Amino acid sequence: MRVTLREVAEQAGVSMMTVSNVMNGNRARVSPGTIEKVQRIADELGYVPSASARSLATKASRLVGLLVPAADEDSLMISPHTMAIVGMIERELRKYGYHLLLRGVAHPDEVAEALRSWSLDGAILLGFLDEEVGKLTKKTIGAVHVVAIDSYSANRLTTGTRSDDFAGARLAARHLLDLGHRRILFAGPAFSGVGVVHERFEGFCQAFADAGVSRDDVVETVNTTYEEGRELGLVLRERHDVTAVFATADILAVGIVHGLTEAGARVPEDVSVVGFDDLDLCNYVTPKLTTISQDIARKASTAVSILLDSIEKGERPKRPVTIDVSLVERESTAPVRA
Amino acid sequence: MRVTLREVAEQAGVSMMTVSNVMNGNRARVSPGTIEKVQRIADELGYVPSASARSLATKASRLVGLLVPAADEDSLMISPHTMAIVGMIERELRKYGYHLLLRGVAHPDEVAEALRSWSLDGAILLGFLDEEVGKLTKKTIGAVHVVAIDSYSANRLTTGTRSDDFAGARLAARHLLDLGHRRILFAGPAFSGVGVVHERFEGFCQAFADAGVSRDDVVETVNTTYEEGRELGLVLRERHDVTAVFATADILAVGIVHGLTEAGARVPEDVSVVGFDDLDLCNYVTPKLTTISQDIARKASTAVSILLDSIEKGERPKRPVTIDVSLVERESTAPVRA
DNA sequence: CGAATTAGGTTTAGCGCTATACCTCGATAG
DNA sequence: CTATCGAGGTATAGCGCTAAACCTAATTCG
Repeated sequence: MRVTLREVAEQAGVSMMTVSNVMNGNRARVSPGTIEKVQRIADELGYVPSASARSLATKASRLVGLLVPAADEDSLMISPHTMAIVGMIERELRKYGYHLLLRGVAHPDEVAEALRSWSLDGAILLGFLDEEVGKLTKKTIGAVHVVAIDSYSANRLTTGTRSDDFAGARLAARHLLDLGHRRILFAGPAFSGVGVVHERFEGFCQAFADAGVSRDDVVETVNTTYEEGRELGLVLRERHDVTAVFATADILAVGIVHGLTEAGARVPEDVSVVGFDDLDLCNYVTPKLTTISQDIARKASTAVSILLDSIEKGERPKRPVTIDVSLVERESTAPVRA
Repeated sequence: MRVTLREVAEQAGVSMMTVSNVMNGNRARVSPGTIEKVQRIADELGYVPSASARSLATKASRLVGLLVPAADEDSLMISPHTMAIVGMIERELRKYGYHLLLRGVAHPDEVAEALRSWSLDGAILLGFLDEEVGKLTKKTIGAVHVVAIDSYSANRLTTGTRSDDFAGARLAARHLLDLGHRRILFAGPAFSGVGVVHERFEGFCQAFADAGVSRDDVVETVNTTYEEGRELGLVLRERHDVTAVFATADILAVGIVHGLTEAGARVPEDVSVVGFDDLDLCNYVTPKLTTISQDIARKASTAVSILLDSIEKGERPKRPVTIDVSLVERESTAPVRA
């Protein structure tokens, strides 16, 4: 069936431990000649160590769980932004010899058994609502080492990475203020449990304070979907006081632009729109979307290295690491019309 | 440390096997009273079985590997289309109690050790070039059960699912022919090793035969990227004989539209463009892209059920299952100008 | 009424690997 | 010349679980 250590050992005429040592690069205790011989025999036989046996014996699995929210049992509904991060995380883990167990989570509770059973070395929580992060801590996952991306618990104790949402929103608002806009709509799930968005709202407000401009309350609470954006854009046309919109997600922003356009408004001549995320999509729509760019590669690789440091060296920065963001000016913003 | 079967057994005053039987729903051999007691104690103790130990003992892991091509070590570069499928596969596997090991593959050879070691119950190959599928068969992966999505080996022996590329391309070409177009450019990696694209080319040609129209050779070989599409669009403007383009991927089509537009051509008034995939993106660009829609949910769920049937019942359809496609008319195609 | 079955268990023997302790030389030191 | 040590191994004892064989008392049946 499968070639085992024992067989290699027998063929090579050494003990199993010697083979084990060779395989694990534990070569201090093995003479060069033996190493060569064992290596050769192992290759000839096509020996591949069994991860389960090793994991059982060592209690380490070189396996990291990646948990992403699944709207419900019927759809994973991973956003493009999330998916991009998944890809980067996989690459990063692979680089360090770890494997990735991808798991959608519909109900935080259901996860426990599934994940504990694999004795994961660590876990990455991607884009969970704050309240859920708590339910998914080590108690449930069984992994001591957990990092969260794009989410943080209320008390900010969860290790992980996230973009500087505050600064991003501030940048976006400042950009619009600089262009002369005063009535700027904030569109997003502003008061939901999503901490990330809350930060963005705060940053947005900060920009007004910075500029010494009083902020009239122009907030529209919508989910970050294209459709809701489009509907918002449609009705927005009638509110001639609003000359600019900051949307908390690119998809939403694109919806708004389209709604606006459908209703007869021109973007950016009549209304300026800024998004958040910098998806590829931004370059494909007309007008190209001005947005806040998140460095997702850094977000992912930093999260992974925090996790691996934690696993391998026990080092743990206790607070989330904030990744810088930047404004990318494209075509959806312009000076306010006179 | 971790609660083991033995502890549960001791607490419950029964043998380990009895607990094991209860845990695995092997209840035929256990009395109701004992079941209840063991269950209660296990819950109280927070017992979670160890997947590695179980896997070691049974040689089954309830783990499925999902392999996706990684352009090189530095980027996973998963296309949106691929990512969407990944999400669907995860959901489907989860439904049946399997776990997903996601793995990017840069060099087919490197995969062997990593995956064999996990003694996967099965593996799904997603979007590999035909030549690579061979290298990734059971010999390397170590899994007897393998399905491929969006790829098939030259001899068509690989089990799996793929969209009806032939029919799709034929549909696209017929649509353009029906609109009166005669000089239709085929844009895509036509002669690469990608079988999928070859099928699309065949289907494209078939539509001309169906319509009794002779097909002048208008083929442009490009990779399916936005940028290459844009460049193609830019130069296409000068070839006034070409009135329509069929691109083998939406991203490419969008690039072409943009190139064309930049060069001063109008889409669809001057040139019609049809894509392939039906990404969300199609609805977000201007004009909205006419394209061939793939039923990725079905593609994913069918692949998973083929795989699980193969794993659990040993059933194996030997040829790939073809998933129907349909034409989605949007705004990027129009009758040829007089 | 004795043999055969069945319900409800238990015991034994690993699955493939590794940590830990232990052994056995020859070289080195005092 | 004995004590010490390091290089290069080996032997033992699990990790947590399950398949398979085995046991025992109560029931069924010809």
